[in-house]
Amino acid sequence: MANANELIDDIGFHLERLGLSRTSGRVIGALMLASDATADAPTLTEQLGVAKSSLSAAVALLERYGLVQRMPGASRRERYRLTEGLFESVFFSKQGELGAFADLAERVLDQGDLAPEAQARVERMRDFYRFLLAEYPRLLERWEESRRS
Amino acid sequence: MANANELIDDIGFHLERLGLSRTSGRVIGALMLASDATADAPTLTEQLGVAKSSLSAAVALLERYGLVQRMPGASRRERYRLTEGLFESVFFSKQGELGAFADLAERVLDQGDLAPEAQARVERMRDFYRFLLAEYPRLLERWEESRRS
DNA sequence: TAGTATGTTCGGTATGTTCCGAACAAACCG
DNA sequence: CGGTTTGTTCGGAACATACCGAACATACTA
Repeated sequence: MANANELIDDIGFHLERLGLSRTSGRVIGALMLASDATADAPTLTEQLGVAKSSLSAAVALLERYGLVQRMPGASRRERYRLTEGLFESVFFSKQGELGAFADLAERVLDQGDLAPEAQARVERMRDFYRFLLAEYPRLLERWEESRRS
Repeated sequence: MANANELIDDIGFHLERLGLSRTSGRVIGALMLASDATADAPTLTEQLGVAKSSLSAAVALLERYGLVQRMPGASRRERYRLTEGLFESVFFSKQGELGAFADLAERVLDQGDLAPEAQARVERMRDFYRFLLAEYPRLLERWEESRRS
């Protein structure tokens, strides 16, 4: 049985693929393993062995991405909570990227006078991303449904 | 109407999000706009204004990713071709990543003795990625079908 | 109010990545 | 064969980024 730190590092390492820094990923890992999905800053710096400045930057990033929230509280000591449905929101936030690619294709079609073959290629690219964009909500519905059962 | 170079840069810029280098992205862009989706190396270095060493590295990367193929030919001068169905294969190649996340969750469940709430959270993560993994082939089928009409 | 705890900002350092040009290897051509 | 074209490998420069520690600002507490 691995200790918590190894698991946290494992999670953090994998989360780098999503464009997070190592430290941000490890913060997510620590929160994942915490029973109530929360922790405060001093505990995290201690547990992860990072400077508080690094933690501050990491949490700021996670907050911008909507993956972690600051918990309102009376105390000066801040508490952070993992966003509910974290991985779902990470996945479905890629819709923006899909839209960007569809727009890119559209822009190329608008601005360029392409050879017919090239035009067909770009149209197919556009159609594919439009297709995905249309399918994502359906995917989400299906997931919600499968969770209920 | 924008000139081809601007379009290539636009495509290249967006393709960096998929983890490609700028130069690799611009190679894809140039091939996208070429009528037959091919080009040879000297033309590309000239058109993109990069050193041939950079082009060599970029093409090697694209080949490893399966996005570009070397065309068999008699001449020493190599010709590169965009892989058919490029964007589809880019998208569906993410299945590997989904699997990695499912495995990660499984590993955490196996190795850690978690608080019940944490365990539920990790199980949900695992189930979500398994769900996506199962849905992807279905998505592909639907796209194929929608293309036929 | 003085002192302590908490979090952010800033400058410097270490690390990794991308690109270029030079050196090299191999194929083609006169 | 000798010279040229083509592509790869290698070393180094430029750049970006993450992290740390110090300085700072603000809120709590005695």
